[in-house]
Amino acid sequence: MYALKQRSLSLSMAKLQRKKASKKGLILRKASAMFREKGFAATSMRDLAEAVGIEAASLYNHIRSKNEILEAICFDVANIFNTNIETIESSNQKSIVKIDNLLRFHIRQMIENYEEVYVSDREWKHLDEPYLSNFQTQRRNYRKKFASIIEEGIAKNEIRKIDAPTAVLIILHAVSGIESWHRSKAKINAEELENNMVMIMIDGLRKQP
Amino acid sequence: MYALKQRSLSLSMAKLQRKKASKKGLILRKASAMFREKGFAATSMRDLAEAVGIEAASLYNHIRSKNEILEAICFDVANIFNTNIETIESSNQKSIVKIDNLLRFHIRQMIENYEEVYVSDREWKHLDEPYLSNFQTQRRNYRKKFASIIEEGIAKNEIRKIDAPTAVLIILHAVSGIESWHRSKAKINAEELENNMVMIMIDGLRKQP
DNA sequence: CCTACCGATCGGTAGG
DNA sequence: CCTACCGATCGGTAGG
Repeated sequence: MYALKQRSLSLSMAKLQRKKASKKGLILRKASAMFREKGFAATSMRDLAEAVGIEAASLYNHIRSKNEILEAICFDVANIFNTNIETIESSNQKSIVKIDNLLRFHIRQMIENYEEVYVSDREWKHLDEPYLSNFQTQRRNYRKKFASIIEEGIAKNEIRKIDAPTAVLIILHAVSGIESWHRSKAKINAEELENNMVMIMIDGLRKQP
Repeated sequence: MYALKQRSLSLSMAKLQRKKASKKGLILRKASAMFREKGFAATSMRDLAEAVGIEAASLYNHIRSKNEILEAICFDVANIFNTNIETIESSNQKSIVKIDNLLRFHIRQMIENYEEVYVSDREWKHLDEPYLSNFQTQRRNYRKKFASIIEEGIAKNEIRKIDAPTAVLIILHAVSGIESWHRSKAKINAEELENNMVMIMIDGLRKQP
């Protein structure tokens, strides 16, 4: 049992290493950075090739098309968030704690996995069918799950009586504001940012008398 | 005095009418809709011309370049928000009321002037110099003013002790989430949306015991 | 406002 | 992984 766990652990480590070290991994990372900076449509395969250090034509030995890169980024990110919300959903915590956890997970992903998460959030419109519909469905389902957790909190009297989809919309978009934090020169540190964001979203701006 | 007011009112009405009815006005409105839907880079002048109902070459009798359209949209929106924040800044209201007013103004603009506001918020990166730097500066100054109002509220004990720039970032991005509301089929009405958003931002998600 | 057209650049392929 | 190249499309102009 122990040996098995060790083995599968080192296997997945090797897999991660391979992905990180591989040329395809490099292409994906450079593409994320460029799609975030200039947008998917404004990034040319020649720009990308230059960043990777090869000719444009050589990119096609590692990827099938420009759109396949975007697909890889978007669905990677979608999987990360889907896996997390399922774990939180099935936990036995109070609703307010579930929301706190979800919120912090979003914040950390936006800090640590910035380029990919940002691209997935802002550039998915450029996905081709059938990926576009698939992605939109996943997105809709994710938000429904999130809203359900909030509804549950309202029912249990832990959360204020608000429109749950509106709360989800605010939370998700507020988190994407971390983009401005990344850009700003006089950054507060990541921990302070996280705690400030959580405090504002959970308890609001107004000071209680 | 009364006659003067009447006259300038009808003059500006005529001006608005002219702008709305003119071909350039039409081009700007169609461009806003398409830039929002597909992004600036992915919208071609041929697409735009078709939406307007003329040939691509004919667009250039009304506008100088594709980028000039984006400039018109972005700076129009910037002016609207700058004018408003200056009015609010110099009013003698409590800080929490100023913030409430600012927030509601953003929400209403995002509902009533959706295409332009959205494009200005998401596509300004494609502005050319010197417009790009100019726009970024205006944006930075706007956020500083907004943060100052929050700082003022913290000093007066009306607002919780939070990092003001983080609060600004949350508010501005949360409001841009109205995009999801526009997209959604089962919309709550605009008034409910506004009140829910304000309640969540000002008083938070957690129900007070 | 149109027809006709420009050079530049795009994503992608053939062949080695 | 490169050289050489494809057809398509881009923003924009000339001339009427």
